Amino acid sequence: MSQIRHALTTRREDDFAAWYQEVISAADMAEESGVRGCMVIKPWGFGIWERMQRLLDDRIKAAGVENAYFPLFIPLANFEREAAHVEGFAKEMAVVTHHRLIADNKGGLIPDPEAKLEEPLVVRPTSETIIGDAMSRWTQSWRDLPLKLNQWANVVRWEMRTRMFLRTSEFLWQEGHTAHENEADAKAETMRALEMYRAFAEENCAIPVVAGEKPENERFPGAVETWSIEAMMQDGKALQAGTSHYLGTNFAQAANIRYQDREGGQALAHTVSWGVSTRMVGGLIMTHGDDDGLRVPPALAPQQVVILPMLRDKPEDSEIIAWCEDLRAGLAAHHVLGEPLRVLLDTKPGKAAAKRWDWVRKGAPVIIEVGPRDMENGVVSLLRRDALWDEASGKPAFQSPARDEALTRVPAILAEMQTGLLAEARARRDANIVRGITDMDALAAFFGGEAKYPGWVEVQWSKPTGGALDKVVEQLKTHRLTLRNVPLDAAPADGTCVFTGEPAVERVLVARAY
RNA sequence: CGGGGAGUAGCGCAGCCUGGUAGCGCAUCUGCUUUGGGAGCAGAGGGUCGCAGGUUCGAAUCCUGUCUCCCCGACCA
Repeated sequence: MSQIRHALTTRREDDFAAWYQEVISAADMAEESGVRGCMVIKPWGFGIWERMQRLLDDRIKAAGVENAYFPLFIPLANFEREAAHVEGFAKEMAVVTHHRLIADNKGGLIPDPEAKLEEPLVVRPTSETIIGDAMSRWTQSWRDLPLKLNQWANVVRWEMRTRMFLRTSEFLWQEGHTAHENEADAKAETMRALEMYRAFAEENCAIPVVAGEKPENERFPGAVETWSIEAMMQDGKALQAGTSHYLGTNFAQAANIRYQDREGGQALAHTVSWGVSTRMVGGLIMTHGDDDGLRVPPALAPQQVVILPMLRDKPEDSEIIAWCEDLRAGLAAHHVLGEPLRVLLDTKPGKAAAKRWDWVRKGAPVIIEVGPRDMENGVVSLLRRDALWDEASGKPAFQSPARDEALTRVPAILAEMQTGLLAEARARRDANIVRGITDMDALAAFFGGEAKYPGWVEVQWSKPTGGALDKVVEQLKTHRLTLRNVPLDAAPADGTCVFTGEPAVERVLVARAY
């Protein structure tokens, strides 16, 4: 009710962009660094990313992909080989030109003109070219294929406009790179990675996504096909949360990735690349955050349960701490979502009631407070982050299970929260995808209407290409709209194209996007 | 990169127009009181006012440049 005193000062409905930034600072996830577009990821934010890494890495390895590491610097000549790739990235490259600094006689330092690199090195914006170079050496025979590699790395893209986690100049990601004997195998890998991302997003991050193929104009530079998972944020905008590209033989040609095939001839490998980045953390915030801060799905929470002893600088404090430590150990012995429970006993100074709100803002799934009276009665005071408020009283909705009951109730709550957050986000997403719009005017009216946060529209279209597609994109741009993807599970087309009036061949999602 | 806004204590802000070497709230520290729900009172610490030049006896304040952030656009795996 209106009596509720939320843990944040900005509400989502008032200013979504300001709210997003407040969550990041209030949850202590990251801060500005002073370098354009670069951020410091703080322990709680990085802890969430580490959980994402762990869960996705398990999936990557389960698919028979091996981790490796390739250099940050790419020789310019190496990068220049694939024309479309160059054209796509040239405008946002960081370039290293010198290898030494000298005093400028004004107390500062400048690059030493004598130490200019003969060939500039570009800082990787992605690693297709340098990994392709390695693949050309590693694939001699069809027996070397498929070659499946992945690396966890940082990349740099000099973006014009940056936003914490969503688009930073430097970001962290994994990039999978695989080489195959033929198109069929490569396309199968492209789809395997896409499905892996869908499962990761939904099962681990509790973020519902739509998997589908990007239209031609949204393809990765140098790709034959680009597939994505798209997530709907609470403001109705779309976030591309992961991509998988079938690269054909484009990069194989550029890097000379050849092998001797089963007939003894020389053949070009078909390559695939796929990536998920720290952008997913931004997606997590905008999917699960609320007016009290972040809500971290249990699978991703660095700490799933935080125990706050109510200490009062009295002799009995040590008893309470001992009791809480015993509770912590008891909980940590349980498993949930296939892993031991992650439980933190927070004994830092400060009153439990004040520290509670820090953990609420950070989004710890379960907060347990223990005072002398709880200890005496053998109960705990338990707060669920996904059911924080008692609407009637406007106060936090504490439960008081017996200590032993809490040991079994907490894992159940965490499991329930994991599926509950996904269900909640999915219901919101499904309620905000509109179908049945059949002309451009209605489309424009939908996005230009009263709704503060319009969602997505799925329309039928004739899949124009080249100049005809450019016209559609231009038309959409006047309404700040973009084509997201053609959902894999969309119904078949049975009408006419919203843009061209021609017979439709498939359905495509239209939305505002990050 | 274009238009607009902003950078003053950890956070949020006032002061700037009409130059005279900083102030408020929250947070922090100390003490006392309080003690089951985001404590109260009193006191204290903390800032080369984003950075660099310039004008001036004197610059947070005026001028120039520059960096960073936010919003809108353009751009964008």
